[in-house]
Amino acid sequence: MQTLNDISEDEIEHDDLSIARALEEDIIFGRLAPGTRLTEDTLLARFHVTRHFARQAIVQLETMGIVVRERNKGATVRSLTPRQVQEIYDVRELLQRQAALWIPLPAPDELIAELTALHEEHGRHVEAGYLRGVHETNDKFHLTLFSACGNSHLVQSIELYMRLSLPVRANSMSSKESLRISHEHHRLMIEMLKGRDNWVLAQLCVDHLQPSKKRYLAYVSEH
Amino acid sequence: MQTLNDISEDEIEHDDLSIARALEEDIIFGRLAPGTRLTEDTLLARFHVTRHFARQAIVQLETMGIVVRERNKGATVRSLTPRQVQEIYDVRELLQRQAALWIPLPAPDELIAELTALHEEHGRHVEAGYLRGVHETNDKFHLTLFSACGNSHLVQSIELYMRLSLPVRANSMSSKESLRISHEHHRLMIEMLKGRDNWVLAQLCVDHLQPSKKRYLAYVSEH
DNA sequence: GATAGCTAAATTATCGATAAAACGAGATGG
DNA sequence: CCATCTCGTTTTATCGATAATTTAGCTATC
Repeated sequence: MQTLNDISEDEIEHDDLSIARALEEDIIFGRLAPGTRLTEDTLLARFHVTRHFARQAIVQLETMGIVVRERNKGATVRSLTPRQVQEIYDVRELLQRQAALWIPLPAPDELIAELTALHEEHGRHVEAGYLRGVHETNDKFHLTLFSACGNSHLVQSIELYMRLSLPVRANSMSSKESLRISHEHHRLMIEMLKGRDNWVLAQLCVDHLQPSKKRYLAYVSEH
Repeated sequence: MQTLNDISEDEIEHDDLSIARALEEDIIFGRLAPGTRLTEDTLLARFHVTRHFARQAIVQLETMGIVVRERNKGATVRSLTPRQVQEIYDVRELLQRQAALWIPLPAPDELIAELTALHEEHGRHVEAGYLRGVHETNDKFHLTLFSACGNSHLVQSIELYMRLSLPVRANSMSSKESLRISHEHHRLMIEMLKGRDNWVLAQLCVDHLQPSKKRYLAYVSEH
């Protein structure tokens, strides 16, 4: 496993938000394993910022739920027990199912167009093996989709749980086959948006979550 | 309306968490109206702490969702549009209904005992008109109840939405009659925990939310 | 050989001061 | 009379330094 010290980024100017995003990416791509210690000094050295921003970034990561802090002891990348994974996914399924049910169908053309554009970009990234792009367009696709439910607070909570499940989803990023399946799901979702059956759409949104969850739980149980 | 400057607390030593709690209480009791500006200097003067802690308290309040911050402009107590209230309550209902459905029935005796104790304390505070106690035992009652669902993440989200609806619930704290109704609801919930029908319990938990929501929406629409 | 106590190193928490940004009042020009 | 432009005031953001806490390694003692 790569350590934090091996990664350096000299060129870019960082603020606390961009640091948080960079570390978030490190986690989804498995460069930063759950349980890894995150000291202020390492961040300081890696991002060339003042202690103030390093601290702030850690606080930010804590509220995003991807890091846990203990008083006077610093932060570690959150590691999830299978029990916690199950809990997180139970809530995720609940939220996403309801969001899907609340989307007025058939969806307006602009939404379909926007999602189709994201979908195509996602597909290009998958084929090119450009994981960062895959991750970004994937998240944007889902947030755009669920935003159509009209409840911004629900969408915010969905976003929170997407972040909480980051380490779980990291596994599935590695295989192009699972990315293709995911991509196909997205296509189906767009199709469903043109129809009138919220329940089928909702079921699809829930099913879409299963592969990465199952893969993770299987992985943990055999290690 | 009282302003922030009129409230002072000399005796107590404060850290950022206790400041956050104190302000949270000010909001639920209507001492701090939504939209009120929260400058660092006023907190500084009121709590006799260094700027560092005042800042941290504001950050804390922001992540708790009861304050909104704008860059370079400071924080204001979050004010909710009727639309937002509706959204928040829709999610709250969703979460609490599901939590109720997930509670294994009949509930174990220890849980019943714990809730009964809280219920009695709540009742005493209602009759004594001790609002702080009412609020505290009320929240503790619900968190204890929902914790029985076994999903700590769901409970955390419920807690978040309870905080988001703080200004809404503030209204209902003022009338002893509505507090008594709420108290009676709690008694019914305990009864339901002894039975086997999750759906009735869930419905009760949802109905329990309606009075303060309706009261608030009615209040806003006529002002 | 184990253990309690003691330092030194590492790390986080706190502080006071300064910089930067937003705001508002009054002046200036059209 | 209105718009716009200083410029001082208020308020937030950032910084570097210091204090407090934890950790681990060492030593003395039983």
